[in-house]
Amino acid sequence: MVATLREVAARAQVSVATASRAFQRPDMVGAATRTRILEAAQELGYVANSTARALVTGRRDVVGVVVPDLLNPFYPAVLKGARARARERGVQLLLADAEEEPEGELPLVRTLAQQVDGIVLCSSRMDEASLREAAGLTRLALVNRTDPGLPGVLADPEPGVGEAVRHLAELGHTRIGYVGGPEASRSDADRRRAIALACRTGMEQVDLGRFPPTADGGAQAAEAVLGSGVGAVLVYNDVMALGLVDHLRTRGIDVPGALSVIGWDDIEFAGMLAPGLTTVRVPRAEIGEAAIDALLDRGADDDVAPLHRLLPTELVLRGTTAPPARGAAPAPSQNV
Amino acid sequence: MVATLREVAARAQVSVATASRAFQRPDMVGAATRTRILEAAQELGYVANSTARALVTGRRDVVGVVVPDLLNPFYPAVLKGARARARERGVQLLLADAEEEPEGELPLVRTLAQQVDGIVLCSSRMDEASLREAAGLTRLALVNRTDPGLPGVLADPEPGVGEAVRHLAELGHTRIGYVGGPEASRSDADRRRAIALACRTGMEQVDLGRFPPTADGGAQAAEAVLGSGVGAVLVYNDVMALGLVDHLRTRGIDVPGALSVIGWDDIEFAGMLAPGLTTVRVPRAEIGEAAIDALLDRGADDDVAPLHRLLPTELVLRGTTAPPARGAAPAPSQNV
DNA sequence: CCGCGCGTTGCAAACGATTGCATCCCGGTG
DNA sequence: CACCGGGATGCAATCGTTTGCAACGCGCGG
Repeated sequence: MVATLREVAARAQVSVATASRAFQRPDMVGAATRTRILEAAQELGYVANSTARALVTGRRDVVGVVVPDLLNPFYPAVLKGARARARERGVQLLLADAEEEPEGELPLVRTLAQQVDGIVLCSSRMDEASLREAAGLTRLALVNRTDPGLPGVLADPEPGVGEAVRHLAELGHTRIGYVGGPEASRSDADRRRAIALACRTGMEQVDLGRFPPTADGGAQAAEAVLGSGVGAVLVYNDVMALGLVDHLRTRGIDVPGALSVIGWDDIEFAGMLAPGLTTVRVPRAEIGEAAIDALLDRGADDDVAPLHRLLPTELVLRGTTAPPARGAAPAPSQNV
Repeated sequence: MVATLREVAARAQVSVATASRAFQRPDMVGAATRTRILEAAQELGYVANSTARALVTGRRDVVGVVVPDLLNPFYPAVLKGARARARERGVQLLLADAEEEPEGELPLVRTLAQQVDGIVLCSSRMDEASLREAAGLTRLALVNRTDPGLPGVLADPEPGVGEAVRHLAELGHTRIGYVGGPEASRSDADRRRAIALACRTGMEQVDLGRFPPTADGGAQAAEAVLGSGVGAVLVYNDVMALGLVDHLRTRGIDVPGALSVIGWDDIEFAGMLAPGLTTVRVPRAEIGEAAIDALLDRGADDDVAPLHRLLPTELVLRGTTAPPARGAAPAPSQNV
């Protein structure tokens, strides 16, 4: 099919060894010879066969990425970041969709492990034991999950939450609700913690319960939100927040007039529709990039990066926050 | 690291050749020997080294997928379908994002070509010559583009458009506008053609111009839509349609009361917000699946599939279509 | 003038599988 | 009893690189 190194070598009248070195260790071959080889390669359209190379070097220059669900708008963006960084580093990306099945992850890693130099595991729901086994099979980097022995990258909720709470406080809010996501979610727990921390400056934090992380889940939360009498809410993610806002508005409740809503993630759609959703941006592409770096740099001699990289979140101001409605109920009981 | 075939063979007291055949051609080795080998493999946790195998067989069991932009909600769904089918067929997926640069596609294919058995090219904007070269480098399958010599899969706009126009007609509409997308888009041209066809039954088709394929682009189209006086529009894609609907509603114009809007694609968000967007669904996952099949089956002896596979679109009815407003202007001039 | 060393180059052995061909053994048939 | 055939197995080449080691030639210092 395509030219092999042997043919290049023949055309340049050198041995394959020298031809190989013209690419691998240019300083090891004479200048004239090198140009001759490079020219020959050029003319033949030679591209090194990565399979053959991988066989001898053991490096495949491919990394796997496992995401729970491609349809979740969070992941394509981290994939995009990962792909960009991988490309810069001369590495290809093998994509796997876990299809939301925690039990399927380990088998996935097993098959992938032999074909890649390492795997980026996004939001893995593997149990401890499986994770241990996986880590034994290949190099691993975690996204949205931490493990004492494995490199991981995740979003630090604090800066974003801090800004959000401060922003709400400045607008005059004193009580702020949290519309939660799935019980098992570590991110949810992290967010709650960050909110509690940020609210210590005198803000009252009220838990509005947990809901499915879908637009419909957000709509379901409307009752709880309204019943609580809070003037502002933080929501587990943008999809839910959008669902909530939408539901409220079709019921004739003004956002942000009657209720301020802040989402989470800053997915593309957050800014598309009016009013734009105010949200805590998590740097998805950067997370992808950092994950690739973490995976590839781990163990390198110049590796000084911390095992766990926290990427800062930030508040993105758009149109769903405003001062509390005049006469807003100070306590839930008066409003129910 | 992991066990090699040689070790398995040693443990089972056979030659590597026999060990290999125990997996490749089980019928060629004696029953007892085979179990012995399989057991040894089991105990050692042997997994065939796909690199080594690829080197000799020439099959890598990996296919590449090139998408123009991962952030475009169309592609993750295609990818998901492709990945699912690939997994069924024992093949891995190498992901590449062309980053919306037509010139970058050929280099991408060049590097990818040697590492994969074939490439699925989504909505490629390569010029003819580049496509020819790419086709010479590796096996190709096209998504959202056709080429006389290459297998391709694309959505057939006709069924969906037919349903859409009929639906609008039944509601009482007589004039229907089309909010177009990018000039260069083949899909746009296909859709126009399909609409013209469907409108031959007495519907008046009015061209509303071309706009960027973004939510903002949809909003920009509002003037043209309003000015035209049509009571219903088809829009190039859901994102634009959503942008249009949103823009109209914030201006106090009722959708679907004053204007019926039908989008295109049926992305996840189409159904999330109220009113749900009525849209022409294109079977994105199925397209991905079909693309993998087309790529892998091409040239197989039992390959009877047509070179170009048309997957049917269909109308999904949600909340953005309704009978025309009473007293709607029959002609644009009266409305401007 | 001889030899040492270094900069270049080639030889050949890996890497871990697959596979055509040769070999061997066994039972059945003439 | 010899021969033949076929099923089971092993030998060894091969895929296309990389890379340790040896070889070679040349210039320079002693």
